[in-house]
Amino acid sequence: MPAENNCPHNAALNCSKCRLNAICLPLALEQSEIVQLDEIVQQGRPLQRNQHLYREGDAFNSIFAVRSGAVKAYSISDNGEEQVTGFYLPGEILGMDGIGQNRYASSAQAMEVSAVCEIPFIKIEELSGRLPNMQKHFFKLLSQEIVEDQRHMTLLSKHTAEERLASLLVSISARNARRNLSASSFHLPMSRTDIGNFLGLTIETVSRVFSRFAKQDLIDINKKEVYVIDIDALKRIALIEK
Amino acid sequence: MPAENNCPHNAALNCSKCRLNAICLPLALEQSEIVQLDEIVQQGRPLQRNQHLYREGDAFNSIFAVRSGAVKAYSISDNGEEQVTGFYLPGEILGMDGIGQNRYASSAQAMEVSAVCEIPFIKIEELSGRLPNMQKHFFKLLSQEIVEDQRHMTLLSKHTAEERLASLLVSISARNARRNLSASSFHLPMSRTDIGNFLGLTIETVSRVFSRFAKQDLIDINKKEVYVIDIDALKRIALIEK
DNA sequence: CGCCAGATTGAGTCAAGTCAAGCATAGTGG
DNA sequence: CCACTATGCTTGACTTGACTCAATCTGGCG
Repeated sequence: MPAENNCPHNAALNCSKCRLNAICLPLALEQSEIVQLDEIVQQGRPLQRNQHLYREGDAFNSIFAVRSGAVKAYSISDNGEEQVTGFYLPGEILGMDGIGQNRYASSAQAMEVSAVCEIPFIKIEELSGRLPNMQKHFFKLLSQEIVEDQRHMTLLSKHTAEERLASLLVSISARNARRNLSASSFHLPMSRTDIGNFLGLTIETVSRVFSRFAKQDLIDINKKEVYVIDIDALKRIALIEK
Repeated sequence: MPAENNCPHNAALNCSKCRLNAICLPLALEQSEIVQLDEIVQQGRPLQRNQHLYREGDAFNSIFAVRSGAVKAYSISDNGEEQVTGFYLPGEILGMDGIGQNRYASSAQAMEVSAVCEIPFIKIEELSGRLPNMQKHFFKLLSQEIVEDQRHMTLLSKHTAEERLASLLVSISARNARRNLSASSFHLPMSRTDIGNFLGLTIETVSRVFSRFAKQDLIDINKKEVYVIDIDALKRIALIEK
């Protein structure tokens, strides 16, 4: 399991020094603006495995950035089934589904020991009113979540089990690479159940497809430890050919 | 087919007088603010059936509100298949997926003769910087689209063909009711192909399920004309029981 | 050590897909 | 005005990928 350096659980770090800021705060912001953001970001908030960050229906006050660990967002449909709507890795932001109704539309739960930064939304609004770049940034964040979700819709409605799973592996690999972690060797923070609920498959199918990929020498997998042998083949299967 | 009164193709109407503004501009805005919005909204823009409003990859400049008719948004996946990501009826807003990358992530096409209002995004940003209510409104709009998309993910990944189709019928019925049109008798603006592409089903399955619903006396359907006989049963099937 | 939760594997089933034929309606051109 | 074509919709017969049910395996922990 890759260890995080410069202790991610250290609450004293601020955004301007955070090595994840290239992911949280892309381009648009100037140094002076980041300093202002620092003042509203509340750090700390270590979460134990399975602990909830918020629950569906809770009053919405803040969005969160994952600093370390991994968090899943899910909602419970009327028939009681869990639909995982997203996995959030360090540098990624969640909770934006709460803005519309002033209540979170999903629950967020740590899949492993995690730390998050909390950003009160009222402060974001205030800051966005003053700093055009900040406003632009949050509009973009929201829009990108929409695009992500729409891509996921396509995955769910048009793709086979193999394509879905390959797509997830490629995605996690790429997101690890962006954090300067290995793109080929990593730990899956989520259970088979979570993967199934995210991809619209049963755990048995997830397990079978992983086994098939292993048999074809595309990956080595042992429980949650993955070693990607042939990323190009996975990309081809995932139909991410561009 | 229900006719639109107070001519929807009339470009001279402005937001403050538009009878759809309760849908486009819920609550938050004050009269004086709506007047400012009026100044940036460009009207007119009649679209012929099948005409595109924008295409995936086009430079993003504006979001659009449907004034009359019906528009679908879709994207073409790498394997060349069309995924319909949403249907937009009068009063509904589309194009927000373009903000993140400054290019539209999907294409938008009129399914019947339609009219749309164009709202240049740069003006929205400017106005949102000045008017906190306006900023709040657009944050909400974006967030609600996220919630919608996530609900649709659940539909695609966990529900049967009957549940999906019942859900679409209930949704269209409710959206018609919101516009003071009949909730029980309406015209489907989209083809079976579009419905299938939206719901992750083949046209044959869509057709068969409609026939089944008709046989069970839940609806009367003839091509695109629908008469809902038992909306409660459809809601039960759609699992929208709350 | 024994228990439990999570993961794997196998066998059989089924909902929705594929393939194919036929029907209905609208538009075109002679 | 009608025959012809194109497009969209419906229906039937068959196939299949993923699901269900069930058994077994694995590793961590009290």
